[in-house]
Order: sequence, then C-alpha cells, then structure tokens
Amino acid sequence: MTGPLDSVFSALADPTRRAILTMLLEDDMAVTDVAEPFAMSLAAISKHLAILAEAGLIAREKRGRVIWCKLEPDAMRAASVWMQGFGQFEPVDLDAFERFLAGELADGDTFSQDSAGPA
Amino acid sequence: MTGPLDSVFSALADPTRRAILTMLLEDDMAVTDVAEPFAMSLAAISKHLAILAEAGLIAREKRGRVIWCKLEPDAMRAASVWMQGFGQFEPVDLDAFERFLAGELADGDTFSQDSAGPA
DNA sequence: CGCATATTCAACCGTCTGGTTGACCATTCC
DNA sequence: GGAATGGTCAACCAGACGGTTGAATATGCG
Repeated sequence: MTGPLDSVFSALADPTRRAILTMLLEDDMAVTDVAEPFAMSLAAISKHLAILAEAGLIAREKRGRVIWCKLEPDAMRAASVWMQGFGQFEPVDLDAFERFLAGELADGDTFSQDSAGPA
Repeated sequence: MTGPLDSVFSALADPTRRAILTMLLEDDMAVTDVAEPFAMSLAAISKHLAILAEAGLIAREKRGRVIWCKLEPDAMRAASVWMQGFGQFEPVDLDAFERFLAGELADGDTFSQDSAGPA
C-alpha cells in the first residue's frame, strides 16, 4: 500500500537526488549533463532519475537520442502540505527562508560528495 | 556527509512513522500507547521512535517507568522550506537556495497511511 | 522482596537500496 | 553501412532497513 507520500519522501531522502532536483531548477537537462558533476557512473544517475520520475518529481522526454529531464514541482505539493500541517510555518515565509539560509549556510560550494570534484 | 535533510526526509518516508507523528499531533503519548494501534511488535515501534528522535522530529522524556513522546515540529522546518523553494520559485532567492543546498550536500492494521494526515 | 509493567537491547532474517561493471538498444554522423 | 554517442538493462555486491523473537534493564506496587 505504498502511497505517493512514501515515494516522494523517500526520493527526497537521498542527497544526490535532491542535488539533481536543484540543478533542474535552473533548466531542463540531458541525462549525461545531469550526471556530469557527480562522482558516480552514468548508470547510477540513470537509476536516480528513474526514482525521481517514479515519484513524479521529474518528467523525461526523449528528443532524438537525448533524454531531457524536467522538474515537476507539483509532485511535491502533497508532501509539502502534509508537513505544513505540523508547523505553523506559513506556506510562503521568505523571511524565515533567508534566516534559515543565513544560519545553515556556512560551507561547501560544489556537488562533490566524496573524492572527485566536478570537472 | 549526512545532513539534517537526509534524516528528516528518510524518517518521513515510512508510513508507520508518519502515522506516529500524526498521532502525536493530538497529544503526547507513552511508547506503549503509540504502539497499540499498529500490527507490529513493540520493539519495532521502539525502533521507529528512535529514528524519529534521531531526526529530531520527536523528543522522548522518561517520567517514572514511562517514556513520553512529544512532537517536535520544528525539525520539519528545514525540509518544509526546502520543498517550498520548488513550489514557488519565482519569489525565492534562487542563488541563496542553491548555496544552501551545496552546503547541505557536502555534508492490515488501523492506519491507512496516506489518509492519516494532520488535522 | 518479588512480581508485573514499560521499554530497550541483541541477534537474526529477508528485502530494498545505492553503487559497480559490461552488454545492449537507439540515434546521429561520416 | 559502420562508428561514435546517449541511455538503459542485467547481474552482482555490500550495507541499510523493517521486522521478528527472546533476554535484559529499569521502575512501580503489594
């Protein structure tokens, strides 16, 4: 009885996948380009993309031999609403957001997880 | 490195744990009472509670021989804000959002889960 | 003290997850 | 047609996950 919240939350539980979503926030990307900054195989990224697509968080569209990945932020809505039921955090509290960033920022500026940095 | 978003999202990815959080929305509860509606062992529930506590989503306080579980909705804030960055990315400071992400990256029973949402 | 209650610990088990590698389509280019 | 490019598939592996059971550790009570 796996529901949509299960797949969305567990998709978001992986930092690589969250990083991918963040990249897609900028622009649609081909699979190979998505994979480029990560220190793992293309096949691994392909699996991550499949999980994100399964959760509805991205859509993949094949054009020629390239598959374009596009963010589908609507899939986050249910999960977001669920969480908001627990806090009084307003749906759009940008001040809180900026304060959060200021507090939590501190370090790091690339997607390099373990050893290899981005090219 | 495992950041706070990892533990929160993966804690929320399990329907049993979401149901527990929902119950705690009503009131603080003892471990045994939390376990009561579920068709699984007390030990299993105890583990779920440990995971929720590890993620900061609940606090456990021992009073006498009973351990009381209390919701800590603040732990959801970061994850909620993160998701909201995707929901309405127009007003959000995208640059700050991505810097934050880069930093974060370095680093048969009673409940029908998906309907069991906050009141 | 001795027993019941509340909760965790420890060992174990099957399944899922995230990664690897190498082979396999599909498409474009020469 | 044949080679290079873009992506996925399949098999495999180590480790995490979600559950079980039985023993252990408080604490409260008569």
